[in-house]
Amino acid sequence: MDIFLKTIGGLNDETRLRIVRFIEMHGKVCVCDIEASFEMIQSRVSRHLKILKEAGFLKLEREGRWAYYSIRTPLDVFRQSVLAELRYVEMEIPLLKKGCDV
Amino acid sequence: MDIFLKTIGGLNDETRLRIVRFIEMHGKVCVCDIEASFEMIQSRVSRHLKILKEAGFLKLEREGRWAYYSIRTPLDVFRQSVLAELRYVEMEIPLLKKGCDV
DNA sequence: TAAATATATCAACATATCTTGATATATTTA
DNA sequence: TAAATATATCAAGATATGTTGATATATTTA
Repeated sequence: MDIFLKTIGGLNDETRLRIVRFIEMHGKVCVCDIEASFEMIQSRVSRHLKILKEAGFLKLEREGRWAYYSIRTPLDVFRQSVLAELRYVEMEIPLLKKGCDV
Repeated sequence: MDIFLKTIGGLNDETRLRIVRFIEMHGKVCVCDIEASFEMIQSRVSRHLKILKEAGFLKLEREGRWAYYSIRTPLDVFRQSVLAELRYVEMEIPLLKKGCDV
């Protein structure tokens, strides 16, 4: 029950749905690129990424000073069906904008 | 986006998940039976049923002074996959207890 | 038609979640 | 090693959601 509710809770926010779609479209992105692309402050982005990760949708890979998030693989059937449904949902996805210095 | 979020929001509550499963198991049930089975006050049950209905999971049929709720049919593929997933979620479902006088 | 029953809705309070700015931690570069 | 960069976390305030008791509405029964 708790895991299911955490999965659902992770989806229960417009910002997070847009971030998931953005990551699905662009593959592996670092926090500062999401920050720049969405024009959101860093703590807000970081928080949403954490929630999506704990909801089982994202995986995190650290490389140097960067943290890269991508869609978790393999993904179970249910979360896959959520992502599939999400592709039909109209939402505004920003263009990828590099936000890191180097 | 709004419809998807309403669907997800409808699922984002333990009580509602239990009610959905209860209705799925028992077919067509009236509000007072849910009230009695879950031992919850009437306004609470009524509110959750309304949310589940607006989230697209339940349909309502009025008969006399009773309001019967059941799983909406036909149900789209996504909501079906939610219900399918929900069947694997561990949760306590009460026995059906008649709560209406007649 | 009055009383009883079933359900819906409202207002107030409690609880949870989101946003923000500040601060902490870790890595890289000078 | 100090400064800069990238990210995470915390605390406080704002907003949303859940629970409850009271009230409203509709149907049935006496």
